Amino acid sequence: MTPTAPPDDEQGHSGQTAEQATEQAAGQPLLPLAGQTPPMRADAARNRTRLLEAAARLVAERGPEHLTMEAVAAAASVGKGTVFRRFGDRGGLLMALLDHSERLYQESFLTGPPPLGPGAPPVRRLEEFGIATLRHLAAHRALLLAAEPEACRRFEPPPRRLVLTHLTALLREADVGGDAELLAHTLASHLDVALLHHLTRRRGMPLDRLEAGWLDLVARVTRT
Amino acid sequence: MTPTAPPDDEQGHSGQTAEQATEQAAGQPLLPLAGQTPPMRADAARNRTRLLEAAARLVAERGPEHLTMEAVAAAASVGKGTVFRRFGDRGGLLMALLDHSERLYQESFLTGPPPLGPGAPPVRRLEEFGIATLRHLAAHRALLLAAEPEACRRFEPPPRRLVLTHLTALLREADVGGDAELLAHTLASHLDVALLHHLTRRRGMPLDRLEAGWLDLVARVTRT
DNA sequence: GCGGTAAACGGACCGTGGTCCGAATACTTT
DNA sequence: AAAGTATTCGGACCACGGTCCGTTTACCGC
Repeated sequence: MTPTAPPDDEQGHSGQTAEQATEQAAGQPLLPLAGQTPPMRADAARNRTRLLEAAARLVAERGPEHLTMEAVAAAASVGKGTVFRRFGDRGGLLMALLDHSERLYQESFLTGPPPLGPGAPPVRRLEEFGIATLRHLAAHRALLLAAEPEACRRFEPPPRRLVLTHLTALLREADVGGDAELLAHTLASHLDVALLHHLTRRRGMPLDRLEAGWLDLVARVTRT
Repeated sequence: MTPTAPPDDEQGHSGQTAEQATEQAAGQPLLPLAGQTPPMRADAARNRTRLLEAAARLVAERGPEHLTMEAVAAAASVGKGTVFRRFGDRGGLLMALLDHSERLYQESFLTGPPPLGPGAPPVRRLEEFGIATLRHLAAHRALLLAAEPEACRRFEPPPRRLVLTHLTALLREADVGGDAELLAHTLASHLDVALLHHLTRRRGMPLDRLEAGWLDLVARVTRT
């Protein structure tokens, strides 16, 4: 990687809340904090929106898996370098396309009304969280799948980390015994877009069955 | 893909056993059946071993993540096309390097002595299977990680399918309630090389903790 | 307006995975 | 041994992600 500042990706997924932050471990902030990045130059901002529009159009036309960076650059009448400077890499561009829905989704369980948001008992929140997540995944399946990073980075993207800390917090709050962090990984892996894709598309499982499976899993895992 | 016959990969991972085959669903045989493929031409066989030797050397020298197909071809004094015809793609070559240990691993739980192999009570076998798998993954971490396919194909490679059918069979045998197939996926995701990599290398978790987590997970999941 | 400077631009360039197809060659048949 | 044929070979070729760096341009102080 070059020594230049990391790409801004988008303006960052909403701010951090009071959901206690478990560990944080690796460097990188849990969510790309929305703090004021020095404002963008006018041409940069203009190109940014042109690129996003072009990308959205191409995705709608040909599907996210056929989106190429050159095509986006060309469709936006912009140099290829510009695309990479703005979004870092292909995954960054795809994630930027999802930014809006991702934010809504995150807010729904971080600060939304119970039983999904704070206020309901933790096990209840776990159940709701899984259902909400499965539906979010199903709704954006193709895009999320195309944005999925290489295997060795699968757990690094901030959205994934947020899911994990959220699950860990709820498990701790539910006072389930055992290794909360590992159990959170277990639960999280049931909310994986690749798994959802495999089960629903390749194996023809209905989404209901996944949802029922989630409730059953929560029951088994939280049973003291 | 071309209409030519699919690449032979390697001579195939050992044969199928009596472990009931759950569903089989998608086309493709569960294990690339070892049935006699029409024998290889002499030059093909020679090149195959030269390629594997070259690849093994390069992996040892520079690590599997830096292995390029061209480098292998060059090191084996062979055309690039030959590498691809023989192994299909990068993943196929990497898997071929693992073929021997993979076979030993599979035999250990399919036909080996109890409590890992048939003969012990199913829950006991589950426990042993997880431990054995975690150690197998840890032993071949780098190679397995480099061989991991794109997200949308994560569950397709025969070894992964074998793990799933094995887990499903043991769960059914243990007469745990619930959706055996989904529970098998839950268990399998704890035995994922990317997860193991993340937890042990990025987060510094000792392998013991993963093993303890596995035993705990089996207990929670099989608790009736 | 006018210069100075940091930021953004753009497209040539590179490495790598994967394909293609005419040339070469190992087996078979007579 | 010679001819025939199916298989394999090999490297030119393509597509795509990602980098680099000389050029352009928006913003800031005057």
